[in-house]
Amino acid sequence: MGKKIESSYFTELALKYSRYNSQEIKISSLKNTNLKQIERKGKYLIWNLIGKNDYTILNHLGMTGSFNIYEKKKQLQNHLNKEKKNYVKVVLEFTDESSCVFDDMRNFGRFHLFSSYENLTNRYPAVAKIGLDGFNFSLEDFKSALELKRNKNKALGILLLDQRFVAGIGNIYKSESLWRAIISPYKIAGDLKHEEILRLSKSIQEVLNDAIIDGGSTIKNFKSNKVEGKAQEWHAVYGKEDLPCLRCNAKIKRIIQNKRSTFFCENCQSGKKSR
DNA sequence: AGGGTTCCCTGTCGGC
DNA sequence: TGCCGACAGGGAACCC
Repeated sequence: MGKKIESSYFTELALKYSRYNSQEIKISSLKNTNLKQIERKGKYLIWNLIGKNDYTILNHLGMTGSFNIYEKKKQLQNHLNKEKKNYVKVVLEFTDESSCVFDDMRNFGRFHLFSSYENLTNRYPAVAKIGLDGFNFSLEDFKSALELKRNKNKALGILLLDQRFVAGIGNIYKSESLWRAIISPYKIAGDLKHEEILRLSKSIQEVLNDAIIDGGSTIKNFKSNKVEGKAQEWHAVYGKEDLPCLRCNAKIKRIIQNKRSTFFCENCQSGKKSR
């Protein structure tokens, strides 16, 4: 933080994609601005740059995005020259010789420049509508969110992926949270009993925080389907179709909700199958 | 307005 | 063995 940008560019690879080559602000305009802060909103990162003109960047890692930070120019060169196929999209070099590289294999990530936060949210309204922060939220706020008109009639397996409800949950932790809370993914949000709301609220925050502690390496070492690292060691249901439930030994089931896989134990995660 | 569907993108894997 | 289609994921664009 506080570093001054000496040069900034999208790579040739990045410029092949419209999400990078059609931006209204040139990335080279970041030169001589200072990186003031990076703020997280759900799964988005909002960069604030201050200079002659100020800029706001909307950044999302998508599935496979990652950042590498280097202290020396040489390390940056090594990264860019890697013989192994790389997927560098953005390079930022700072005046103190350090640098930062945004890699994104599957190109689901974002790095979009704006001249103000207002312009950013005009272009991406979803950013302004982000819900509770899944890492830390109060029971009251969770309860109110469950009671919202647009939420109360939805099945939890669907609702948990809605970033306007609780932000930060992805498809893996959706299933894991429900398993820990012992609640069916079919269960309708508005039908939750007080005890269930307590358990779900707790399990969401636990799962996400556990994932950060243990899962950092999983993401970093992400290699297609072969997840390496610690987070996967405690997955109870995700990707475990037909394996025994750790709680009751029944077979884990896989269903599709909104075109997404949901894994759960039909035996112990009881609930109305109304949808 | 709000819900549902399609598309973006690439590596892996199952099936023929 | 080799090719091909299906699949996975988060979220925006698009449709009705």
